[in-house]
Amino acid sequence: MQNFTDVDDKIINRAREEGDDPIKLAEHYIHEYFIDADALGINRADIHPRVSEHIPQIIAVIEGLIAKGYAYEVDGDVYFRVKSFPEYGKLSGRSLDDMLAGARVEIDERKEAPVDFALWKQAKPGEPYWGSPWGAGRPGWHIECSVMSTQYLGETFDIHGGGADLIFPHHENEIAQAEAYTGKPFVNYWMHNGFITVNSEKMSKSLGNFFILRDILARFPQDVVRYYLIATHYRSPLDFDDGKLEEARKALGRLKTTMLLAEEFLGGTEFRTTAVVEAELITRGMELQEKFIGAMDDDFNSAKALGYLFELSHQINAFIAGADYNRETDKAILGQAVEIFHNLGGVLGIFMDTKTVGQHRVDDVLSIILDMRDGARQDKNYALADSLRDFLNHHHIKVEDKANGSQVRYEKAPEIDEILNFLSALRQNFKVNKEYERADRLREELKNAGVTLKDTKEGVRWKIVDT
RNA sequence: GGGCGGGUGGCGAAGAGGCUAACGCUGUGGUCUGCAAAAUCACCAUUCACCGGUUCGAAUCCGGUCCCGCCCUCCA
Repeated sequence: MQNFTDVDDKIINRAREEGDDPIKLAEHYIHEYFIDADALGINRADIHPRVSEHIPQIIAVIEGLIAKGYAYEVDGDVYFRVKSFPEYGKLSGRSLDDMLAGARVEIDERKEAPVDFALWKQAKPGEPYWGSPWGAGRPGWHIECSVMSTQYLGETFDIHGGGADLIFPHHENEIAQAEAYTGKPFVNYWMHNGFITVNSEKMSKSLGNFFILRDILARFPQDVVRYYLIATHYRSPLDFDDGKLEEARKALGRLKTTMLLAEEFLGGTEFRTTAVVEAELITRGMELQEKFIGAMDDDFNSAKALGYLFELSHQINAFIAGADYNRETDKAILGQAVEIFHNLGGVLGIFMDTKTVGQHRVDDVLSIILDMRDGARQDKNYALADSLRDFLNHHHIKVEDKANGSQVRYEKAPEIDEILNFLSALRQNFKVNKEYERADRLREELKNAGVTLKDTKEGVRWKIVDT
C-alpha cells in the first residue's frame, strides 16, 4: 500500500496562496504523481488510502492513546507524551538528552515536554477541519501513517519504506504512536532510500520540486531513467545530471543490443524453445540467474544484480558471434539463454518498449530523401530521382517542386519504420553498385538526424537514437 | 553543538575479515567491415580519504584526524 497525506500544513498554505480547496489541490498533485510514476513503470499499490478519508479511525486511535496515558489534551490540541514511551529514539539512534541538547526552536510552553508532538491540531480560521471530542481540528502529521498502515496491513507488518530524511522525527513518531497503542512491534524492517538530487539539488515528494522528474522524462526515455534509478543501491544517494543519464543510456543500450542481436539471430521475438539443450551457455545462464536472485534477495541490491545481467549479456553476445544461424541447436541454446536474460531484465523492468519514440524524427528523415532527390535531379540522374518520388507518393506523401526547392506534404505522418527500411535498402543498392560515396553520405546524414545504420551479416540494421 | 550515513580507478558504482577489488561509461590495441557502426578479444586500481591499532590475514573490525551529505520544527 502507499498512502497519501492530503491534509497538512504545506498543502493548506499552498491552497491558500492559490485560492484553491486543499483537498482538491492534493488530489491534483496525486494525479500528477501517478503520471510520472506510471511513466517509470512503477506498479500501482493495491491500496492508496488518504488521510481525509480516515478521520474517524484517527480520532479513535487518539482517544485510545489518551485513555492509556500516552497522550494529553491542551486547549483543543492533543500531544503525544514522549516520556511515556521509553523506547523513543530507537530507530534514529537518539536519546531524549540528545534532542533536548539540540533543541533550537522556541518551545511551545503549553506542552509538557518540548519533544512532545501533535496528534490533533485545533483548526485555525480558514483551515479545513473535522469535528472531534476536542473540538474542530485536523490530524497532526505522523498519526495518519500509523493509523492507515496498521488498519490495512495489521498491527505488525514487514516493510515500511520512505526517504532517509523521514527517519526522524516522522518514522520515530510513527513507531511511538503505533507501539504505544497496540503494544506490539510496528514494523519488522525499515527501508530508507538515499536522497535523490538533481544537479546536486535535493528532490523530495514535497510539493514543488518533484516535477523535475517530468523535465528529465521529457529529455530521456523512461527506461533509461528507470535503469539509472536501479543502477545504484536504493540506500545510496543518487544525483541526476545529463552526463550520468547519457551514460545510463549507453549502458542500457548495451543490454538492449543483446536482445536485438538475439531477435535477429532467431528470426523473431519468440525466444521460448521446447528443446532443452545441454550447453555451456545455458549453464552459465543458470548460474548468473542464481546470483542475480541472490543479489536481489540481499536487501534489493539491484546494482549488483545488474552486474550479473551485463555478464550474461556478454556471454550471449559472444555465443552469437561464434554461432551458426543455420544450425537448429545453436538457435535452441540461444533461445533458452535469452529467455533467462529477458526474464531477469523484466524483473527490473528495464526492457520497456520505446519503439514509438522515434516517430517525431520522420520529418528530418523525409528531408534527407528530398535533398537526395534534388541532388539526383541536378546530376540528371532521373531514374534515382523518380524512384524516390515514387516511393514517397506510394506512401501518400506529395512532392512539390518549386522554384526555390522542393517540399513534401502529407496528411498523416508515415511510419518511420517503412521509410528507414526503404532507405536501408536504397543504401544497400548503392553499395552493390560500388557507389560508396552516395552510401556513406546517406549514412552520415541519417546519423545527423539521429538514425544509425549498421551493416551486419544478416543485413542492414537501423536504430533511432532517442533524445 | 548533538545524532545518523558516507569517502573505492579518469568518471559512475558493487564489495563489509581470506578467491585475480564485480559491473557500466571513457580510453588503448587486435578481429570483423569497402570504410564505419555494432559485436568480439585483450589491456586500463600492488590498492580502497589520512594516521595508528587488532589479526596469520583488513577496502572490510577498533581508535583518532580531515572532508561530504542528511537530520535535530506542531514541515508529509
